[in-house]
Amino acid sequence: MPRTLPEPSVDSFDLTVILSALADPGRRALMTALFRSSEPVDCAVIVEEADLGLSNPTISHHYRILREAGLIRSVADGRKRIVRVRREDMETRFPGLLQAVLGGH
Amino acid sequence: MPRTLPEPSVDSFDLTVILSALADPGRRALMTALFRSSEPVDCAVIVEEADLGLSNPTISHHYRILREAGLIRSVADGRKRIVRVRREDMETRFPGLLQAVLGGH
DNA sequence: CCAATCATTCGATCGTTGTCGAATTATCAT
DNA sequence: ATGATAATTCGACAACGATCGAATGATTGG
Repeated sequence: MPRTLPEPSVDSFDLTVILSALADPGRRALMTALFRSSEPVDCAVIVEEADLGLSNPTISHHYRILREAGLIRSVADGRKRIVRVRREDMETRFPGLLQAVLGGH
Repeated sequence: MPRTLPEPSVDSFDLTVILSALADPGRRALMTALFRSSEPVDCAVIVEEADLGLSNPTISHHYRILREAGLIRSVADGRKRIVRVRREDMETRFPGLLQAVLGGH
């Protein structure tokens, strides 16, 4: 049942797109929350943790940006979305980047 | 004689500002060229190396963004500007970030 | 089937940003 | 002084991006 939403292959990762995605504070808050748990998580839980004051359309938009940048994988399971950080893929292409951006505090 | 242009203190570094600065391909090209030489360099030389197809006002603008983000130090010496990466300061606040962004290619 | 739920898409707004040409400033060399 | 050189500032413009409310889509539970 669950289908993985469209995402870029590791080879087509684009540093400009990735850094633009990470440059937004809201998206970085989502990523930081996601980065803490290495397990796939219900995206709504992450939204609660991050506690941004943003509307649903905006949150959805941010998740899309993160996904299309290759930072996260998003799996549609029923009405829910299960998300996780693409750690290994990121590590392959840009080693140390996620740690440097999200690791500190 | 030479005067250092205004720049943020290490304490006031802002990751959003830094990532936004690094998200632009042109600025990243400048940074990559700068990152290679650890010595202060005439900024015009870097511009040649980077070989962007941009006007002088735009280059100047990009240098300003990098400086105001805390990524580079810019010293006015006569008509020239001597620039260098603020490696240690960046390493203090965001260890591994510059390496992750500029190191690979 | 119907209603509730979770997420996305659409359309609009509005601030931000990259870019340039022209004008300006500052400095150096003659 | 005068003119040449390096860089910045200014004013403009187009493109982009973050945001929202409303509408739509998809799925689950009764």
